[in-house]
Amino acid sequence: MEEVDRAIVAGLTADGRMSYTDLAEKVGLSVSAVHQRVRRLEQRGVITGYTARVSYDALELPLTAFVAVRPFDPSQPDDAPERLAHLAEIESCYSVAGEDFYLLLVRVASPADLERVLQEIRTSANVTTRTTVVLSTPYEGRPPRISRDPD
Amino acid sequence: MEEVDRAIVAGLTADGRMSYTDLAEKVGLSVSAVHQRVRRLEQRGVITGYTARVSYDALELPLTAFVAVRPFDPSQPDDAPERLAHLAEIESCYSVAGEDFYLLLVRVASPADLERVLQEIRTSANVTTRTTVVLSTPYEGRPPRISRDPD
DNA sequence: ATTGAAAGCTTTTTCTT
DNA sequence: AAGAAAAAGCTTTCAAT
Repeated sequence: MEEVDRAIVAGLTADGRMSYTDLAEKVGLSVSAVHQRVRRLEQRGVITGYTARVSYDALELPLTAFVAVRPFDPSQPDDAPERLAHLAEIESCYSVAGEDFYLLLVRVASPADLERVLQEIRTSANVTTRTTVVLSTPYEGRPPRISRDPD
Repeated sequence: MEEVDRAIVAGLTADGRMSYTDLAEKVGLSVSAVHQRVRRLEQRGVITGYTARVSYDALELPLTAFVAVRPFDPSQPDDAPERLAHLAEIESCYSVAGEDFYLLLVRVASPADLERVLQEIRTSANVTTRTTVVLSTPYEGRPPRISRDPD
């Protein structure tokens, strides 16, 4: 990926609503050239979308937990991610190496809600769970280092 | 939080670059009313920013890992998050309940890079690490359910 | 691949209810 | 809080290089 594209991606991860005008100034190209490059980055799947970042506390989802999941019966076909996808409380699902099969990131309003979601996870996917409660989040979702240069 | 504000947040988490014109239509208010509400949501810290979502594979960071961290010497003051903040490979840092103190989400280019980052984590923060490699990501960063209504 | 220019929208501000 | 309107600014497309 070219340097200009990296600069564009860096700009849009730092401010997803930055205008093409500002981006163009930042990367030193004309507005229309930047516009075309952004379209290409989107089409190539380098940029996959745009979102607002939110405060989960403000949205009344103050309790975050990691839920490690493994099949109750490891001989059964493993389709846990699809079986769990309907649970809106699961923000992310990672397939992992190690003793657990999946690691889920869950956001809920209360311990009672967490209990309910854990039950739903177990019954939906025939799995056992091991839950790690998040106490605080020093930082989260920092943008990646986009240039390839040395540290 | 009011229903209109929830609809606005839902719109902007689904598409962070949605125009105020489209948002206004979606929530059934005038453009300037929506604009004012978005500004308020930003000022109140409900919306904390906007970002582009990216493909980590395309950005040449195809290896994701969770790194559980605990102090080498638990009697020392614990300021691991600040000591680790300079490592750009750490996307997120969660303080967790349980035997580990922190859970880090790390993105790197290669196993060799992961090895280097783990060494940097251990020496920067005087901690031991236990690493879980992510094999694939069925889904990640799904928007939260924003309305408070029953399932 | 990049540019500049034109048309059409969007954002932002101000004023009014 | 919400709306309307106007000015400024931005996006998008197109023809040219």
